[in-house]
Order: sequence, then C-alpha cells, then structure tokens
Amino acid sequence: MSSQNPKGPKSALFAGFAEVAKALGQGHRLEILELLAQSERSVEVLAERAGLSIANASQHLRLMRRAGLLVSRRDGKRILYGLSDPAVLDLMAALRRVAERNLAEVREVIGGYFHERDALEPVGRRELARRLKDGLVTVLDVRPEDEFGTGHLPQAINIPLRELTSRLRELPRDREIVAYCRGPYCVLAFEAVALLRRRGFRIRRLEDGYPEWKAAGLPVAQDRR
Amino acid sequence: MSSQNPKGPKSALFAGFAEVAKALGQGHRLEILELLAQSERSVEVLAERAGLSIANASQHLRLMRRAGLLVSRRDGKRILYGLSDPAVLDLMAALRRVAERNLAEVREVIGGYFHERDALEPVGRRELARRLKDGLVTVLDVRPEDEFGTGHLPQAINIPLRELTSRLRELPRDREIVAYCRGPYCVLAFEAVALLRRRGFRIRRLEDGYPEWKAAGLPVAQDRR
DNA sequence: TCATCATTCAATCAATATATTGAATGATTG
DNA sequence: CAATCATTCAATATATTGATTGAATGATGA
Repeated sequence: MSSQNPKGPKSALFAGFAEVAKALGQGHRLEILELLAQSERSVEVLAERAGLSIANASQHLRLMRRAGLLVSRRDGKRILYGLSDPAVLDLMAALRRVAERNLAEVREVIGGYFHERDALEPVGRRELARRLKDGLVTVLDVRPEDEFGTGHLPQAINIPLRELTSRLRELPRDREIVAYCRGPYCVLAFEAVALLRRRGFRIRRLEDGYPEWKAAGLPVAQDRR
Repeated sequence: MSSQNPKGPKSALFAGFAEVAKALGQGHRLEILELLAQSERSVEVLAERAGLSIANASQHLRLMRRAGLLVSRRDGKRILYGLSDPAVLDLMAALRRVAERNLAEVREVIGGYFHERDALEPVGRRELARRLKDGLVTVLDVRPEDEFGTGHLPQAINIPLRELTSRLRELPRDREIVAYCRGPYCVLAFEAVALLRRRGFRIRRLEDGYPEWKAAGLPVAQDRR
C-alpha cells in the first residue's frame, strides 16, 4: 500500500491525525473556517474577509482540503469552498473549549476584552428558540449582508455592524433584542451589544452563532441560494 | 494587556486556538497524548514508549503544557505529566472523527490494516459493561503491565501483547473474550484479536480503549497508585 | 550539606511552513 | 472558438519547527 508508513500503521495513523490538527494550527486558517461555517464561499471572498492575498488564501484552502476539512465545487467561473462535514464544527468547538479552559492567553483575552463588553449572561440557544416562537424577542443579525442572505435565524433582521449607528430606528425600544453573529467569540455581536446598550436598548447576546444554531437542528431561514 | 495582539482581539483569539491545534499537530505528540490518556507518566517513560530522546520528549511536553494540554507535578525526583483536563480527550476524539471520515490517507490505513484483522464488529462500551456485570465475558487488557496497574477495566486480566503467545493457558476457551488497549486505533488489541482468533479463541475487540471507558464514567479498578 | 540524577536549557542544523510575486492553467461564457 | 478571469502553480525569501548534542539546573534523599 502506497501510504504505508515504514514505521507501521501506528505512526501512519498518528501522522494522519496530525495532518488534520496541523491544518487547524494557524490563525488565518481558523478564521477562514469560521467564515466557511456560515456558508460556502469563493476564494476571492474568503481572501478579502480574512485579509489575505488571493494566492495565499488559495494555498491555505488547498492545505485544508487535503486535510479533509474542506470540499470545493465549481459554480460558474468561481470555485466554492465549504466545510466537508458537520464534524468539523464539532472539532472547532472542542478546540475552543480546551483553549478557553486551559490556555492562559485565551482566558486573558476573553476576560479582558469580552467580559467587560458583556456583563450580562448571554442567551442560550434553547431559550432563544422558545422566546422566539412566542414572539417575545427581536433577533438581530450583525453579520455582513451576504452571510445573512445564505442563512439566518428565523425572523432575524440584518444590520451589519458597520451600519448599526445609522440604522437605529429599525430597532425596537420596547422589546428585548438578542444579537448574534458567526460564533461564540465573534466580535461583531459583542460590539453590537456594547454599542446598543449605551444607546439605551435592552439587548443581550446569543451564546454562540449561526453555525451552532443550525447544527443544533433549530429552524433557519434563507433569502437566496 | 501584554498579550494584546496588535491586530485586535479577534486575531489574538484565533492565534490562541491555533496554538492548541499546533500542539496536536505532530505525530509524536499525539502518541504521547495517547500514553498520557492512560495515566500520568514521567518524561523518561514517555520518551522510551514513544521512541524519542529524553531531551526531545521534554521539548514536546513543554510545548503541550504551554498550550494547556498538559499539567506537570513533581513526585519524588521525577516530574509526572498528565492531561490537563478531560476536555483534551474530547478534542482528540473529535480529531480522530474528522480524520477517519474525511482524510483519505487515514481511511486507507484503517481499511487496509485494521479491518482485515478484525472483520467482526467491535463490542460497544455499554454492551460490554452489561455482559461484564452478568459475568458472561472475560476481559483481556493487552497494554504493558504498568499501564494496567494504574487503572483498568474491572475483572480484566492483563497479558501484554508480547507475552500473549506464551500465556495462552490463562485464557478461557469456553467463554467469549473481549480485548482492549489504549484507544480506538491502538494496534495492540487488533493484533491480539488476530493472534487469538488464529488459535481458535472466541474473541472480539472493544470499540475503544481504557481512557474512553473511564471518561464515560464506567467502573474501573486500580492495583496501585 | 552534598552527591545524585531526572529534567530542562542552549546551541546548532536540517526540514518545513508562510507569504509574496508573477506566470500558467483551464473552464466559462459570449 | 477565443477572450476572459478566477484560481492555482512555481519560485523565492523569511520564519518557524524538530531533533541532536552536551551542559546546566535544582530538588531529592542519603
């Protein structure tokens, strides 16, 4: 067998597992993965969102595809990348969990940056789903428009963070608002909560983001394919 | 804040998560982690088991401790390393799951090496626990003696793989045997099953290993601290 | 208090990873 | 069928990682 490692199947397996972990072992790649957790995307868009050159983004994507984290397909003249499997989301979540518990540096960032911007408890998925069904809450999606378009929470209104200050009148002052974005540590929702609290809105943050909501099997809406 | 990344909290978090993933991104380190999932161990023992020089093993251990995967404590004149948290086991399991589903190389090794040695379905944890309670099965632990000593399945008998051929008379021929070792892809149990089947024993493999059994909250036994 | 010895550190070299540039590819679409 | 253009490849420079050697550390235990 061609892939048979000279050191035997044990080493070959560890090497295989390590290849997957290596693919996760770079900040830019994790950022790309978070973006792809929202929906599939072209190389160009990913490069722009992650602040990379196109060639560099392409390299990272190829590496992650080889590691089995991503799949790609052609759509017209662009290639769309996407997560290969929901299990990749679980892997990212497990990684976050270990890092947030055991890595001093991560705990520091979370404690120093995030908590001061969100003293209140975030809202859990289940709780939000219940209150949403009862019509008791307004859901605010602060991701960019295109990410919202490919999938969002039901009845959510989309105001990207950058436009928030100029579109305050679209938000209710008599109901609680729940903001969300890409994931548990996506800064967009934190910033939105901080900004809107200062303006007197009643707003909390969803404990995680759209991909986790969707993966949990909760209902989602979609504007366009 | 000293760890404040110039590119903001988003990059700092991704970098932190990446540090954990990097620590998992090397075959020798994954092997060390599998060993530490059995029980805490000194640098010397880990180096020997993983086939590394002591200085090299020490370097890998330091890196993983920094990434929050391990903790160390002094015991007499040696330093014992151990997993920092059960969440590390979950992370390793998530890594295996993605690799075995999506990485062609891993699927090939599993298909080519493991399946031909274990055509039968492995036994699940719950099923084994039930049959063990009813006294219907003999459990065989093929790990080295010291790993067995620090923790094993109840009523398991310990015959390290290397001694198996010379100690066949200790095994029953009238009852089913279930063999296990360090984890889902630990080769020891696969080899034991193959060897004993050829000798006419009725034997199957536990679907995973001792750390998973223990983490699932099932009963364990211990001979010495 | 001091000799011991497991572990860590420091220095080095080879190997690998990352980012940049510019050219090549190749499927699409008019 | 040819022009277009998103993506990939190739080549390069720099940075990081991994393994080895030998010396330094420092807590133990006599």
